[in-house]
Amino acid sequence: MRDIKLSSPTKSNILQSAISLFYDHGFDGTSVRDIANKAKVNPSNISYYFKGKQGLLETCFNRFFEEYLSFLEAEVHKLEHDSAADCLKRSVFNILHFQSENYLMARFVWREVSIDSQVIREIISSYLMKEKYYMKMLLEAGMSEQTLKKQPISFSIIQLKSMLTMPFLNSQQLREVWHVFPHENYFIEQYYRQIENWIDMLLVNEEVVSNGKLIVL
Amino acid sequence: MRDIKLSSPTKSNILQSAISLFYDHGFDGTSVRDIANKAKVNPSNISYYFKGKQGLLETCFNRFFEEYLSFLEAEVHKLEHDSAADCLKRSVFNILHFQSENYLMARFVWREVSIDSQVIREIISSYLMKEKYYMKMLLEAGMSEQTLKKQPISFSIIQLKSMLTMPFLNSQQLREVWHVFPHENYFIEQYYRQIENWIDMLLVNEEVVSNGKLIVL
Amino acid sequence: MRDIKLSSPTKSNILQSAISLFYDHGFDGTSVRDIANKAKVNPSNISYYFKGKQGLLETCFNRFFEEYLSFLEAEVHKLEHDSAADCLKRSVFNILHFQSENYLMARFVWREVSIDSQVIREIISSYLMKEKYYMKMLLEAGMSEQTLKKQPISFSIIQLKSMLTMPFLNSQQLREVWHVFPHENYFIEQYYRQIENWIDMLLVNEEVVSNGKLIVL
Amino acid sequence: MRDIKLSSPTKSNILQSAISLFYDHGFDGTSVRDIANKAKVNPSNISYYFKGKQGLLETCFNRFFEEYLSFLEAEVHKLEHDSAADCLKRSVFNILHFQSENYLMARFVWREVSIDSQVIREIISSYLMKEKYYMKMLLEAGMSEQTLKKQPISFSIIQLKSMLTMPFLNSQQLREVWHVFPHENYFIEQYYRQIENWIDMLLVNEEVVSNGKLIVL
DNA sequence: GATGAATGAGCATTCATTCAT
DNA sequence: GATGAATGAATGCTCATTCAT
Repeated sequence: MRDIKLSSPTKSNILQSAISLFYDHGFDGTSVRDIANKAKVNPSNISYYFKGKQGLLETCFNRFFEEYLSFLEAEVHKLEHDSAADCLKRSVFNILHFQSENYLMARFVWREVSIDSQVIREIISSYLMKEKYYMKMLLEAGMSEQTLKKQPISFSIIQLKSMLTMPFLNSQQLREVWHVFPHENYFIEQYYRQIENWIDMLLVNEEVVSNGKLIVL
Repeated sequence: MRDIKLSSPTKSNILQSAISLFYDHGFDGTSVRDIANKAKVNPSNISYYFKGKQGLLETCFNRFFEEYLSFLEAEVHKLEHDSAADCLKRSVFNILHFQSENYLMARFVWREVSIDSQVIREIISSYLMKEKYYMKMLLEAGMSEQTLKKQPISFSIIQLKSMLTMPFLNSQQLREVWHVFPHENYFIEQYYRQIENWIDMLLVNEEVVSNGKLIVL
Repeated sequence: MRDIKLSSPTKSNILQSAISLFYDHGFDGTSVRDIANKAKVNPSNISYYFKGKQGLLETCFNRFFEEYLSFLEAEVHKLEHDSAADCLKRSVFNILHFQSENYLMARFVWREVSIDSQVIREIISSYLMKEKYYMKMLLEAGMSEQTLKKQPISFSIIQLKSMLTMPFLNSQQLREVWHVFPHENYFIEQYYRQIENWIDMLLVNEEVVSNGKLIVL
Repeated sequence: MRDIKLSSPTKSNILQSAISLFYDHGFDGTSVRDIANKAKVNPSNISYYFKGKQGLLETCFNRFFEEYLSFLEAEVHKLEHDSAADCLKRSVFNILHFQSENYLMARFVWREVSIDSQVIREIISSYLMKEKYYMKMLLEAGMSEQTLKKQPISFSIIQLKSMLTMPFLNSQQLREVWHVFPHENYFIEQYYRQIENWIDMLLVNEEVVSNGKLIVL
């Protein structure tokens, strides 16, 4: 067995081209030839560097989820010294920016996650369990302080995840139909405020944010 | 020359199998042979009845969007006699139930919509324009009555669409990770209430819903 | 076994469409669907009336060769009372006109004859033997009177057949490159004179046609 | 991206098998599987080396016409120092030998030329224009010296082309019915003399060739 | 007489991958 | 490290034909 360098111009070329094509046409809609052509390398290199098309997929998923989860994990660790709401908001903020900077991967990953391929299932299942664990921690921490108890936690998380992923999944639609650009800073700032509002509504019991000013009941 | 019957057991067999496989493996991940095998018919029939794999796709999209949009359109027509909030809520309610009953198509369609295929683009572009138009009508009608003006309409719609589609796109995750079942009535009822809350927050200016009871500021 | 009418509007429709399509795209390049579409009938009728695509081919070949050979046969019978040269010329004249009137079939048949299909071989072999027999009769009759003996008969026939079939085989080229139209009377008249000259040269020993006037050596 | 070697054993294997099968069964009557089987290679290689079945066709046509036309072009260039009759005869001689050595391609090409396929039209149209130009040059050069003016040039060329191509188009018939073998030297020598006679008759005004000896009028 | 449904074999092509170099 | 040749399976689709109606 030969050892393959962790990074080489050819390898990163391939990876970048793959992400771009997966973003546009999906995993099954992209052929290794397409990737090799775009990267201007020989198709054999894909097998050489990534152990096949599937390996390419795994690399993408690992890269994405490793970083994505790190933002959640970091805030879970800060729960001891900080309010849950602040931790939650900070993780939302960081995840949004991370996805904005990696919007190609974000769309591709979240789309592919919705496919029942055994391969994908195996790659992502542990990531999704971690995601669940972290999100639950953050919300439950909040609940034991001052959150609306009545709401089942799963629903909140569904809504949160919806808001976190949707702009990237439908980036093209947003661009073409709504003239809004998910990979621009301006959008992310605005959009973050939306989720912030939602968190406030969700978490706060006695206070309400209306039109940006706090109203103490 | 040849006129093909609008519906026959074989044809509906194919369609149902296709939807199920597209739901699981995506359009590109499904072969016509897979579909024919599942439907227990000859692969040629797919070309015969649907003019190829692509025709199958178009049929699915048309069926889905035609009905999906009908719920929006109907409420737009009712804007004259009814409050915008009520119309919006009713369309949300109907769409959720429609998708819950057709959760296979819903996931498949919303996933595929995020793919940059010229084919798909051509099919859906006019549907998406209609969707934009109807949603805009509903929200703007509300705004001219009592809604928060400051919020750009596009952001509200992104959020609304997120909430409308996400549970179906990630149905499998919801099932496996959160033990929540988007095609069950119980889930839909609960989930509808969530969006209802969000609409209340969005539209109402002077009133706030907290814990289910109205608080007049 | 049902008896099928020798001719019906549907049947002759099919035949005509088939000839036209075989003329353009060849036998293998034409599908029964193409034929049925052009004839605006159901494809099943082709099997019904002609016992399949191959039967269509046989019908065409039989029709063509039956008539084509009749012109040769007729002149062979006239050899007793008429000069061989005159008989030969008359058969050439008649064949040219026959092919001119049926130029679609002529091109199709002569092209297909050059294909090594067992099917075609079986259909045409007896026709070609008859053709050989008649042509040989005509030329040998001439030789026993006043023809150039030295020339092997096979070469003469090759040349004669070349001249008889070429304008029809390459009709489209003639039209597009040379602006000459093999199915017009004008062309046939002119072209016939060419072959007449060639026959004169071939047969006559003591006389030579130069510039149209006879020169007695 | 990928550069394919101009010739490899596999590639030439494919080409040779293809020519042989096209010769026998025509282009539409031959499948890539047939070719691959005969060449004992994998069918994929045909697409790999020739960019599909059509590419194979183009390669054949280009090879044939390039060389075929070279014989005409060469003689056109010699018109300055040589008599038109000699140039014409030499080109006929060379073309006959070329076709005799490549009788498989010759039959296939001339047969396929008579098919109205857009693909074939595009490949050959420029070749046919060149052919027309060269032949016209050769005949017109002769006319401006001592040729029969009365005869329209197009008819002469039709006859010439008939004689040049017919033995190869109908090679199989010639073999089976006339026991004459177009790819044998003996036949070509004899047949060339025939055409030589025809050229003499065509070009010479004051002299006539009868029985091989010149007769000055 | 004539139709549309349905079939199974076959079509050209593309796929991801392997391997010798 | 990287390439091009080569493979075998799978792709979507069209084929001529049959059959019940």
